[in-house]
Amino acid sequence: MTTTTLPDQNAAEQTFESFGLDARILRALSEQGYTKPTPIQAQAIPVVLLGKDVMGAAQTGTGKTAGFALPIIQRLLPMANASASPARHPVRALMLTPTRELADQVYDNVARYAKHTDLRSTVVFGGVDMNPQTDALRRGVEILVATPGRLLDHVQQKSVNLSQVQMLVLDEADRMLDMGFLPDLQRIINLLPAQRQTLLFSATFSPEIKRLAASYLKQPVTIEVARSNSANENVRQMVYQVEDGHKQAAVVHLLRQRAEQGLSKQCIVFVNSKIGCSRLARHLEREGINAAAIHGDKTQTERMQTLEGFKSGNIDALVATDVAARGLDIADMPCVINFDLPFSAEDYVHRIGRTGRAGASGDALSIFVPGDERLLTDIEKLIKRSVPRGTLEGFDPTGEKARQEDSDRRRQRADVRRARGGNGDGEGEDRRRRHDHGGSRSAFRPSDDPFFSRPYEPSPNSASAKPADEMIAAALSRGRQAPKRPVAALLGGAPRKS
DNA sequence: AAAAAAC
Repeated sequence: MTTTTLPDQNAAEQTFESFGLDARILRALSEQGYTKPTPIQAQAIPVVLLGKDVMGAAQTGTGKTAGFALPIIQRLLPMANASASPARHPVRALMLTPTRELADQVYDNVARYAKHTDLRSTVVFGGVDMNPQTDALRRGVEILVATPGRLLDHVQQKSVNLSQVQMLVLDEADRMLDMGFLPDLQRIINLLPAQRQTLLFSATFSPEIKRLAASYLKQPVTIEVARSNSANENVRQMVYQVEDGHKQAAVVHLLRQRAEQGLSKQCIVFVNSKIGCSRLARHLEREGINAAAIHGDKTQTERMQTLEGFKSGNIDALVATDVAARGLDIADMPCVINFDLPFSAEDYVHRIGRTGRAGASGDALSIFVPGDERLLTDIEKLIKRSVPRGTLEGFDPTGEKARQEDSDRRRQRADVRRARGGNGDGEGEDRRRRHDHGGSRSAFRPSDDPFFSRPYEPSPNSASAKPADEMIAAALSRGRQAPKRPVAALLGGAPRKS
């Protein structure tokens, strides 16, 4: 695979006009309030306009979508003809994404950029009725955004013809591979003309991604934009250690603290499991916080409603699994909280990438419990810096514990109800017991627990308590431990399996 | 240890 890297353009002096974009596109951009291209746009737009393949390392929040969508629209303009018959509207550009929400958002952007043109676009993804999608496809579109599974479904139903696709975008390609989409991707790509332009975007250039690129890209231009958040100085990262079982209370504490300080209430709280996600959302609601859960077991309608509610400000705390870690373009998230540290360090970067967009400042707060040492070490190794340890001022875990145990009991009752056939998810609030903890804002009494009663300090006997650099050094010097993955897998051989 | 995605 031959790879060329373009010299870094002087992005500061670029304007959208300077790319030679059509007036109809420029008009849409100025209506959207776009003024200056972001670095990824400055790099990608000219390259895509030239018809070159692209291997792009960029995350959401960098303006990546416009980086590929604008030049694609520009290149398709000669194909646009509003009065043409559906047969004259074959799919010319196909954009694939790993999650339904991301597909919807990419489509939303495309539609806005192409608003003043005659290009047609639509989006197809699972979890919703196929018929409206089929109708839209039958009417004809030049630009199609899709998740792989549902697209193949449409292909089988012969409601879409991909034989005229000239441009293919693989967005969040690493995620698609992680999710086992490779066979689907191969099936789809085999339906496309060999002569086409392919753009691949990925957060990482893992061996798997490189192999994918080697099979499907032709002499790609590599575009890399510095990870927006690993070294993003305007994101204040912090990790708080609490005891197992105090995590929910800690999140409540953090949210209330922010409210007290007059900071925005809007926040995404990431949880590793779907069950934990629903539970935390319920707990927050009980604590009087406007919260809602979003995860893969929610229906598509619920997912969209929740996202809408969050965007419109009706929901303050969006409690999410990693369905929301990547791609969700929620502007200017002031705060991201990791209720659980993510299993993979990559996911940490994606999660906190929800905040600190476009120079805005943001907080990325993580809850740490004993046993999370390895996860934190991995994260710090990846982002090449230590995450500062913070103290939960005035946090009273023992007082909170009683409440939490109580809520655990309630949850068990809800589980029993569910087992009897009721819907226990979020519906368990019918007969809520009243709790009086001496005031509307429950007091966080100083605790006798030595860990919580004083600020977090490094302690010699706890690996987790060492400063991050020491922890990393220790981890590195620990020597010949069995690698987490077989070497073959690291080299890109066998699929990983632990 | 998990999540995501077609029916």
